[in-house]
Amino acid sequence: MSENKIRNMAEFATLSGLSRPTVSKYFHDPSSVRAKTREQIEAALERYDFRPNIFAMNQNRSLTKNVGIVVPYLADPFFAEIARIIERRCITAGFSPILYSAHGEQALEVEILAGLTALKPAGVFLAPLGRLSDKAAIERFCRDVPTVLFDSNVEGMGEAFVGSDNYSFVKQTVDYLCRTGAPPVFFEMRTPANPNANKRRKAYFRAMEEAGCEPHLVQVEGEGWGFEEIGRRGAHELLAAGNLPTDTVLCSNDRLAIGFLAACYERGLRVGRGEGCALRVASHDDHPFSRFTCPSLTTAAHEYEAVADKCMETLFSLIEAGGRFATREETLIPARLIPRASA
Amino acid sequence: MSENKIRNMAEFATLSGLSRPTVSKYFHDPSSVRAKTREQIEAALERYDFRPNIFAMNQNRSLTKNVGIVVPYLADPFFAEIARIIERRCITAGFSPILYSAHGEQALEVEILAGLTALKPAGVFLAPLGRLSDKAAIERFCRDVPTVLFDSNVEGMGEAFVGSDNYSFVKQTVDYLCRTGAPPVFFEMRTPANPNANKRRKAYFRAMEEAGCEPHLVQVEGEGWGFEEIGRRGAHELLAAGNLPTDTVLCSNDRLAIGFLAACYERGLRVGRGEGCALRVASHDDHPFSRFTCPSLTTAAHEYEAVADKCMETLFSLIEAGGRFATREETLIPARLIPRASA
DNA sequence: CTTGAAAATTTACGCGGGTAAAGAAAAATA
DNA sequence: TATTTTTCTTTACCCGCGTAAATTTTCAAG
Repeated sequence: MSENKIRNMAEFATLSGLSRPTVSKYFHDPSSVRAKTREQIEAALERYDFRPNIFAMNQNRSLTKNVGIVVPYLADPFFAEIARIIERRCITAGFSPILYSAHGEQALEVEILAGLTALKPAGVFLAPLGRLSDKAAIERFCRDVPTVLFDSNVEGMGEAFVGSDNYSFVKQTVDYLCRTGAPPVFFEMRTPANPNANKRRKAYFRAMEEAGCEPHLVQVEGEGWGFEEIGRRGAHELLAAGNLPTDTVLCSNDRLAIGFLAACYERGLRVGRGEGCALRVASHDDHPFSRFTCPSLTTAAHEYEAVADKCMETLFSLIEAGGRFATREETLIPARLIPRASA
Repeated sequence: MSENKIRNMAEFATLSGLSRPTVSKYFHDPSSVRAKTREQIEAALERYDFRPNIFAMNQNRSLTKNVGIVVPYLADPFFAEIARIIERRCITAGFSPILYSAHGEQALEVEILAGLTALKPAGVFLAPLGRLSDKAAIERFCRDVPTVLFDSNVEGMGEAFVGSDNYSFVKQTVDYLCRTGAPPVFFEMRTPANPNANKRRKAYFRAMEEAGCEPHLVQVEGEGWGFEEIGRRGAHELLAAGNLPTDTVLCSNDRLAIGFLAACYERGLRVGRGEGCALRVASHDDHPFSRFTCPSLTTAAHEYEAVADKCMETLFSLIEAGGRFATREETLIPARLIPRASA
């Protein structure tokens, strides 16, 4: 495998019997050199396993093979999952993904974007904090770096947006619930950290109106990203008060619903659509664990793969277009209803 | 804020009325220049918001402020959580953490380590894939880069290991279960992806022996990182067969237990220690959602904060020691039993 | 006001590779 | 085989910063 260590590209070029500029060309794009030359280099590569110095490479390049992926909170399994798939796609496409979590903090998001700018990435996938984001900082960033927003839209920022169609999510759950039983109340946080919450609330009102039903909102208190606990506490208060106007609850997202189900269990309330069930609970996101709640959670699923694919596709055309689109393209991917045992 | 853009440090130095080497010194260590000079630079920094080119900076430095964090599977909430805390600590300590997930694949782990070497990090926190790791590749990496292994130990590799004491985990759950009811069978995967699984099995045998009980192992089939589903299927098979020698099940980890609980619910089996309960289920890890299972899961918790603190502390002394320790230090942090409703 | 240490400046070179220009060599075409 | 086209080589300079050496300035102590 490796014999003695190579210091730099010049040395490696000599060892492979070629000149440095040719080798440099090869690393920039292997297909840009003659097949025979390529073989020569690759043979030498086997023997000496040389890698050009990344720092030196990127210094004189206006853009690199880096791709930034920024999410608001990576310990949220939804973001972990979507980030995982996008990251995998980037690797397959020959990019070097760099994953960042803002940890729910504005200051960190700003700092990440500043640092990312310095890395001269070919492109960035940004799922912003949303309500908590420093809009001016994001705007500045998007001016400097080709950015595809995902998950949460911020009006007019970035070259494109790829996300889920919140109306489709809520419409499907509302219609399903209305069709199979009582119309749902909507259960959410009063000050949601999750940036899609507001759109879902509006979609709920619209969908209920379209179904000819009276909307009913339950907003629970709580700050931060501990949604399950917030949902659990809120559910306990709600159920203790006993003034729920219906037996059907639609949670804004699965993590709240997981907490809600926990509270129901703790109170001995059976959830589901069969007889002997006190409540029906449904939600949105198809959180990786929603399949394993008790009962399993009826939810509207993100098309994780489709979102990731569209993200990549958008980035490719963005890079080809030189980092700018003439018009900002917004892609909303509809939900897929997954009826399970909880409603 | 920013007036016209600065191209490089020389330009910025001129604008702040100083020489480039002095400014360079400042960026290397602000306290290395006179207070008056520092103020001068910082004033200019406010007006022009200049950042030295990272690539050029790192090119001539033998080690950077980068810290790598490598986990086997980031979409596993346990790793998401521990990575989150370590990352936060790194930022506070003034490092630039870079987070990697091997996505459960050997080839990716190898590639990540190779890429990380090129980044000349000050140190790396590595939670290896374990059974699936390319031991030779890891050994090579550890020779080049100051590495602290965490979560999963690989004998003799890295300068130190910080992790949880699997014996303490299993000992506490086994003793608790034996004390409060029937001794447990141990429920695990036959070919676990999770690297601590083998140690937990051994710890189970030892703890059972110490408790004077007959051990009983249930190994379920399944590959990959979808532990919940593997646990659910395995539980269904086990419960359908009806040959469980006791009413108490100790799962190797919480994700298996989540699947187990889902299967119990689906079969109408009540889990818990009260009357009317068919089974008791306990587990290990204190997975972020174990609080919200139905019933809430009795588990042995990682001291997440303590592990992260010890990791950071170890890295600091490792850096001070110049990247090498005379003797490889192993820190095993005991578990904290969290009795909840499931057992 | 002198003295000497501490800090800043000037000068100069190195890092490892990008890249442009001009000429030589190789391959493809006629 | 002669000619054109493609590919490589040589040469040379650039990027932005680290850093060492020698010199000058600054500042505090005597």
